[in-house]
Amino acid sequence: MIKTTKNEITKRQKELLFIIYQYIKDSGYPPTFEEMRENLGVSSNQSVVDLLNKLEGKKIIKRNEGIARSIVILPLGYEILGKPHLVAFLGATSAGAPLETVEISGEWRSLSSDVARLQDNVFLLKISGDSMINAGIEDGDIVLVKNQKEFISGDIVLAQIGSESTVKRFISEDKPPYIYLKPENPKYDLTPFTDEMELKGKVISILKNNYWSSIK
Amino acid sequence: MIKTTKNEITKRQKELLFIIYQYIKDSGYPPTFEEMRENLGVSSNQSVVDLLNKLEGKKIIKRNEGIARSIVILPLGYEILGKPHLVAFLGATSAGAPLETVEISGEWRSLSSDVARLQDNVFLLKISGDSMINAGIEDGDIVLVKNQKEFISGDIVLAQIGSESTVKRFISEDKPPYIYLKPENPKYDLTPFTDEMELKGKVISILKNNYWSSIK
DNA sequence: TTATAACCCGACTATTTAGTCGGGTCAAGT
DNA sequence: ACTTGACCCGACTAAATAGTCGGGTTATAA
Repeated sequence: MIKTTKNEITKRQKELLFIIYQYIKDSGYPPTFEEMRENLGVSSNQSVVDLLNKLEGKKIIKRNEGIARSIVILPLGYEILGKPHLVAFLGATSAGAPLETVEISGEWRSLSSDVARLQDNVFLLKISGDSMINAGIEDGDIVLVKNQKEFISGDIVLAQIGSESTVKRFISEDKPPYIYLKPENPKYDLTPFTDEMELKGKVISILKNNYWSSIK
Repeated sequence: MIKTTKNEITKRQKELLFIIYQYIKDSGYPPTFEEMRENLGVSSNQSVVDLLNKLEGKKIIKRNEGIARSIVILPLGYEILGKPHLVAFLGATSAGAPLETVEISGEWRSLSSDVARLQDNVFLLKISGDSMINAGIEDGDIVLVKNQKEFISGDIVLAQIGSESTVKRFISEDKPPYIYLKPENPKYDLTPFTDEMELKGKVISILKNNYWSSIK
């Protein structure tokens, strides 16, 4: 006799979530009940309140009681929205054989909200030197590093050795030297993994120097 | 007898700008006059209004008359703030020789506002294939491409050949074949530059597949 | 010494805004 | 048949909030 609580989002709830999202994107601040009411095309505030309560109960948004325009979309909300703003996202193409025509489609994707969600365990690091040149990391590039503890062979990692740090490719294989750090430049030697080494994080993005460094 | 209009921002104005910025970052929506008043440590609303008018006159922020919490920080404002939020920015390090210790410093940098400013001439492209593997672009990676017309030798570019597109390194040198596109994988041949080719933009960032593709 | 800019005070008002009250409809499950 | 969840209506109130009014101070430049 247990009622299965429907935890899925309904069509109308999703519509409101999108209205809120769109409003914030367009104006820079959240909407009022009134504005949401209008956008939903209903005549009563109560309808809005009902939907907001549902969204809040499901941890999709958060409100601050009595505070004007205090709706915040939570990470789960952004996940449901899927593909927010900022940059156009093109469908898969191929780099091996020449690809199909690329067209800027109507689909959008948020870099900001993705990064915002990482906030606490991600940082940028400016690279100098050429030891990772064959992995596309050149002098002056900035890499985005995520703090984490587990790595798989082939990950590009930030390693700390004593009081020094370095960016290298992490390799783990079943023939000597088994576990080591590999520079992506034949000019340099690989570094066997030792106890003094600590892997601090994984490189998840590379910002190319020739563009990004000028922004400052 | 002409008064030189001071277009520089004063200390107090900058303080308020930072208060607004910080409030938005912390709560997700802009502050009220009252909240700004408190944070400034003054006892009158008028003080806030004065400062806001100055900031608005200088196109640093924008308000919407009569609308609660309607302050938006304009691009110029972000520029003055210099180094917003989201990810920690570490000082220059070296990748060739092992680097100095990295510490997450107090300096912050906004990826979102940088990207937001590009909005109109930047797009993402998902790569499949392995022709650029030695430039660190692997199957499934997503690259951020900026539309532009001028390129220098060594840029990684998005080229359109007839109805197909491809990502390659652009090379221009004074020995044959002079101008060509070079795959970063010895398995593939280079492509001489022809009239049918058009360079659409330059790769300014690489989002590594193994992390970013899971976000969707 | 007069003007101006930048900043501040304290009290006030009109509007915006969140949220309630007491209902109703409709479709799906039991 | 009856309940329950999702959604809606229209009128209302209390609080939050923007913005005004009529001043004042200090420092700097003309």
